[in-house]
Amino acid sequence: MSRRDRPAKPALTREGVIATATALVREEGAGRLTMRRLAQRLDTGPASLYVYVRDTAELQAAVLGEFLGAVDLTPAATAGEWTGRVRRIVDSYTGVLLAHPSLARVAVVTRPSGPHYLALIESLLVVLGEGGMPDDRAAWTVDLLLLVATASAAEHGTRREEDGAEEAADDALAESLRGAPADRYPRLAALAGELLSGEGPDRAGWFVDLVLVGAAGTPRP
Amino acid sequence: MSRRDRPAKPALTREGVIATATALVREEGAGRLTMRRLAQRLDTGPASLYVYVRDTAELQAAVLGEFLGAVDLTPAATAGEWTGRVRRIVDSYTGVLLAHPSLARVAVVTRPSGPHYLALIESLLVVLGEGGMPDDRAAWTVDLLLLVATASAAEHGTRREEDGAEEAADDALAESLRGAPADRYPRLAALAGELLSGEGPDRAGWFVDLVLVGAAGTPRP
DNA sequence: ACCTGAACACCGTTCAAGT
DNA sequence: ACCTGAACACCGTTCAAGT
Repeated sequence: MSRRDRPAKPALTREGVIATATALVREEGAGRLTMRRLAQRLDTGPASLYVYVRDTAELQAAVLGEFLGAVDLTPAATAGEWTGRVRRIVDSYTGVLLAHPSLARVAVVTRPSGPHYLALIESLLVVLGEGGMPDDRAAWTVDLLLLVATASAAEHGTRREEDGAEEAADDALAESLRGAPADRYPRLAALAGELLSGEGPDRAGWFVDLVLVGAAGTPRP
Repeated sequence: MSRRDRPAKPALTREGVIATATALVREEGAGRLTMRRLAQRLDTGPASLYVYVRDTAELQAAVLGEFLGAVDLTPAATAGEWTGRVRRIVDSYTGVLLAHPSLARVAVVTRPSGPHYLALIESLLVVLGEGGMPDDRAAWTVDLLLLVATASAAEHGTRREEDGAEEAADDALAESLRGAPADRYPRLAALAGELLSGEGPDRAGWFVDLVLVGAAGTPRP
């Protein structure tokens, strides 16, 4: 099919670039989001993208922010007892990341941009405030909740995806924990099973509960 | 200086490769650790390195493990009340990462390999056990402590290093938080200052205290 | 058997030169 | 003024061919 047979190449806009980037990530994974591949989808050269985004990091942040639109912040999802509401919001966030494991790996390193990220923070601040948490503590607690959720999604997502290289890294860890000499590392040898145990969601859920209990009991310095 | 003037090229070994990689990271930062650059330092082609390491991820894990040798696990550092001992071990770990900020960014994504990492886990398990924490909880708590310490070191390290691109990303976050419209995001607008506040060590220290308080009060599922 | 030159298949980003 | 072809300066990894 030649250039002439297709509809006229649409003018580029920042929104269009980011929408196409989001589609690319959805279809092929975040690992395939590169300036060159994105440019190809948009039928231009990579240089043209720099008119709309500063660099790859900014592009990733925007795509991440786009995905956060799927986090459920509706009142129905956030009804009930406050700890449960925090839990459901964080679970929804985790779910979005786990649905696209490569995305979680981006999120550990890149802060999302855009309104959905702000809305997520806002919702958590509101619920924590309604739970009676002092403002200064609530702010840092939101930070910690998202940090923990992101990191454990990245870890669990990696384990599920198993794309060869990461499977190897995983096996290496398990092997070095399980193979640790009991004379030099007695506690580790005894607890290797526990260290490696837990489905991602169980562990992540426990982490979130722990953060809420800890935050309630730890005044800010 | 020609090839003949230098001492004979030493035979490669895995240890030598990793030692040179560690020196490279110490001198130029983890961002400069590439197969090609490492090969250049070792006076070979990149292909030769694949005899000693599986791939870049394994190399990074090994270098990370090497750096963990600087974490202070001596009895003197781990004396006193148990929460303080945990705190000092984690602080020492954080200190190592903050001394080489680019390293912290590697650590969020890569598990260290080697004996120093095992020794770190062992020490934490021992202290938590002596503090009376049940085994199953202690295992997951160690995980969470290292996860939190690593992630906050990466964030704070990035802020300090300010290498242009990351400064931009930082500014973008601060700007979007501070510029959030107060009508749509009232809590966020009120707490933007708090969200961005805190020197890395203050925040990381609070996180660690919180995890210990939370772990003490949250039974495993 | 061990090692590696050269190639393959990619990257991000810049900037001079075009329209 | 806006856009982009082509170039610059890199990557990781593989494998056929050498010693």
